[in-house]
Amino acid sequence: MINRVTLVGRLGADPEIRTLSSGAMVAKFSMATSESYKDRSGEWQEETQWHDVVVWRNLAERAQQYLTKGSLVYLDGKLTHRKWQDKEGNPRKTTEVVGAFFRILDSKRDGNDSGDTSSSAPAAGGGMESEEDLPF
Amino acid sequence: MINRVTLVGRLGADPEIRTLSSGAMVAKFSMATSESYKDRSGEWQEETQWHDVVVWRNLAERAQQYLTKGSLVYLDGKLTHRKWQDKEGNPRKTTEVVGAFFRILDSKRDGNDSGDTSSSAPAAGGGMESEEDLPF
Amino acid sequence: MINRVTLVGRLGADPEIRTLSSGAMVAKFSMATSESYKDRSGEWQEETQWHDVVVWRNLAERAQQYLTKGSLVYLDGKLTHRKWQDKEGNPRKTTEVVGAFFRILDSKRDGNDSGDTSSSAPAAGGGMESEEDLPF
Amino acid sequence: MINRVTLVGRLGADPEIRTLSSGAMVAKFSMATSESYKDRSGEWQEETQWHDVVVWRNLAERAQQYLTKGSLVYLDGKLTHRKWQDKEGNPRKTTEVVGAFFRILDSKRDGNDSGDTSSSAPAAGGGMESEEDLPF
DNA sequence: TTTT
DNA sequence: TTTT
Repeated sequence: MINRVTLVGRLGADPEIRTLSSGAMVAKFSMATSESYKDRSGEWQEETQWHDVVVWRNLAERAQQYLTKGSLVYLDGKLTHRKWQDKEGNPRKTTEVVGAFFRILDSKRDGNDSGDTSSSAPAAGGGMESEEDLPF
Repeated sequence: MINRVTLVGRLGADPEIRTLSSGAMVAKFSMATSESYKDRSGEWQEETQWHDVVVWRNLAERAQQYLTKGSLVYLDGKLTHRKWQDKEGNPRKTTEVVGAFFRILDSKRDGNDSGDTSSSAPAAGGGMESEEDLPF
Repeated sequence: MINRVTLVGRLGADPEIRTLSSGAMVAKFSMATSESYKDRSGEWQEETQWHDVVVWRNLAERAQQYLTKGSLVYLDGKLTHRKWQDKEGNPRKTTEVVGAFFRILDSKRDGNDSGDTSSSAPAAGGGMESEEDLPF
Repeated sequence: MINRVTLVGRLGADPEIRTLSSGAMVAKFSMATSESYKDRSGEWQEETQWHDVVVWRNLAERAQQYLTKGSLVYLDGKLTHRKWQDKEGNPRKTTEVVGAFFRILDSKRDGNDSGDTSSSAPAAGGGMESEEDLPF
């Protein structure tokens, strides 16, 4: 069976990092993918989907180091669904993309950095491309 | 931005078909993807994810014709999220894979058909492969 | 940078296996992907592409064990190009898909086996799904 | 059968454009994908693959308008192989990725444009995202 | 060279 | 809720 999600989009906020009692690091963030299309009346519409993403261990460390609000990221992983109960005992369902690989395509330019930081992204993102991390 | 989901899995039930007042046909079904792995104690575990899938128009017609409970299907599409309210007014979120393409890899063998029905699947699935339907 | 190839197709022949002096095992095989389309005159045409595939180490072992001529396989990997010289010293170029993951979708039914052998494929292919082999 | 290639990489040169006698436009360009890995001695190595890409019709027009040497592009398509004969009558084989969709991730910054042009890329690339062009 |  |  195959379960693969590929996203290219931007982070809506900095990743939230947690370290579990086991020592494993987790990073969560949400990524927007936008799509433009012409509606029936010929107007351009934009539709944005926000995806919840989770990454573990060394990917989490790299998310912490390199990803910030606005980063443009290529990510692939798998689509997972979890059921849980809220405080009122209502059943809830959460869908997350569990990332297996990501790569920064540009980093968000902040106010202090007027230049094009995308040139530094490959170096940063390059840190991801050790043999262990790559699916191939 | 890129938003692509690729699944190979089995249908949990026959597709549910609806025709909207606009005449557009919709088919919904859920697909299971299973993954096996060894847990810490060395035992094999299987983890199944159930994905809600929606397909429109000619894909819906083909889903109606060719897909049944148990069909093994290759599907790709995009990941979408919708918010809505239940009867109590509680906010709910639904995640669906909107299919852009699918192909039957084998059809479920039913009781009357002791033989290998996968031979008929390519012919059936073959109906999908006109130039219009294929992304390429 | 991303370089990913996804194929679902059939093997044209049994894999060829080699063990290098280093002890690393390599398997090579070619996979056909066929596409049907209507040409301008409305006739159905079929176009087949033959892809050279190479897999290494445990994937090669599994290719040897489970893949045979006619097997229907899901495979993903990366697209690679090599230059070399033939005996006459002419420059040659070879393109291969280096597989990172594969999964048998059905095995070829041979003459002795009139039944549906696809039922055995998942068990066989299931051997692939240890945590180490899966990209996720 | 599935035959899909996904690349994120940079153009090695401006696209070459041709218009066939039929009026159909074709654009050809080559895209580099690089991968870094540590070799046995612990040194970082970089390996670059150059892929020949062909796009047709409106994709070719957009390639002409928006792609230049150095552009970072997401592209997907299918892997094709053609046989032909060179002038000496020797058999030759050419492998090309026939693009079905592409999207500019940043455009090459030229000398006159000291700023970050990636901000304009979405607008440019946005032209691609009409419903007709997108596989979904 | 596969398969339907 | 599938399948092996």
